[in-house]
Amino acid sequence: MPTRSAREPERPAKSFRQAQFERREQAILDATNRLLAEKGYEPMAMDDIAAEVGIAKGSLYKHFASKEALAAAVMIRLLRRTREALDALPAEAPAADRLRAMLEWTLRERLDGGVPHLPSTSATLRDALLANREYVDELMALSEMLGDLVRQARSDGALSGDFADEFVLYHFYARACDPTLDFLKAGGALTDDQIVAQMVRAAFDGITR
Amino acid sequence: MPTRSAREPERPAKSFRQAQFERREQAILDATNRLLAEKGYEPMAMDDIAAEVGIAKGSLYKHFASKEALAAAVMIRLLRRTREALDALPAEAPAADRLRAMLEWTLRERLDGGVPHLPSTSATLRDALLANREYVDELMALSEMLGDLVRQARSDGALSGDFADEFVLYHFYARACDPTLDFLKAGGALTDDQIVAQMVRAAFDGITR
DNA sequence: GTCTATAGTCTGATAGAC
DNA sequence: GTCTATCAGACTATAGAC
Repeated sequence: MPTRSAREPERPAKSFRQAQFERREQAILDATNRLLAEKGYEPMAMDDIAAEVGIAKGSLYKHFASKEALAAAVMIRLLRRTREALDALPAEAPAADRLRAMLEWTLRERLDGGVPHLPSTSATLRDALLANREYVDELMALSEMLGDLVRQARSDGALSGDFADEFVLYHFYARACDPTLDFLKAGGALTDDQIVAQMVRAAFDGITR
Repeated sequence: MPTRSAREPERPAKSFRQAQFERREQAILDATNRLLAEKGYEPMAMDDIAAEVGIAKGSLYKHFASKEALAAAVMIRLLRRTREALDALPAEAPAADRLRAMLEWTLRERLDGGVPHLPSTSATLRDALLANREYVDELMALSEMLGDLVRQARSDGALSGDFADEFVLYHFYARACDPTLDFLKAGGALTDDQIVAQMVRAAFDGITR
């Protein structure tokens, strides 16, 4: 019997079945993410997901208890990635610049096709998400971080005085999900870089001279 | 036989039945408008509308061939009212001011609860609307008028130079439907006037100092 | 395969316009 | 009094979660 290499853990290796199971779960999440971005929540049928992954519909329910739970898992993964992107920004940069950078990051993610049409597409999904502890925790953590940036930007004197902090935060979220991006992309008259630049500028500096 | 007064038309007066029919049609449109604004397209069942109006479901189909046709009629009425509001603005005002005024008008309409969650809520509805000649004509007429205002604002030198006209128009539509309004309204921290003022200002002048 | 939801249809009964 | 529009609601068909 050959000795295990140092790379292999002492505890019994995950069984092949187990590894397959986890790979399939990632594949399901990826497919769902793609379909959510493409069609939105309600139009996306569980059959679509099964077909995309290439597994039986019933198998989906071995991984996720319901369509809502599956969508929630996708959204939680997205919030985590967003939070990581925010953490990766240089801490010494002015708060306003970091907010700009986050908006730009999000818009580029969307242009690359990776971001599901926001919960706003479906009241059912929104309610399910707000009932999901893990999702709400992630969302609150992200909102805390963004809220800190807003307050910091204000004390830096970077914001116009009469906007409520609450307003600035909602404004940021709404610009991150702005449908203008999809229309411009579909219109095809502007490059991705132009779309991102104009949207970021409009969000922070307005469109008037 | 008494002579008809001058106020009465020669042709036979509309029968009572006919008048009832038309009143009911308005009631159906009003109820649908309200329900669309409250729940969105798919969650709104025809039974809901019938119940809201207080008529039998079958009677709905005496007025509108389908759920899609009914929703389209509501949206067309909304576009007409919007165009009338635009026509009512003083023609001598600068184009940029008229755009601001239109955005303010729309946001106030939404705060008053009268505007259906945009077509974006449902791909089905969006497709049905785009296949509806009357709707598309109204939408194009409105877009023409707004596009004219944008071009005029640009030649007035009111817009920042590097925004595409196309971008400015989409930006305007997106701000008119901005979910920020609903969040702020639900939050309750700001008055309606504050919400409108901050949103209009953010849309045109940005949030940075 | 089962079950639920809902668009859309149909029918017999009935109120009320004519 | 006659007749027609409307009513209540059963029913069909379909889609989609599970």
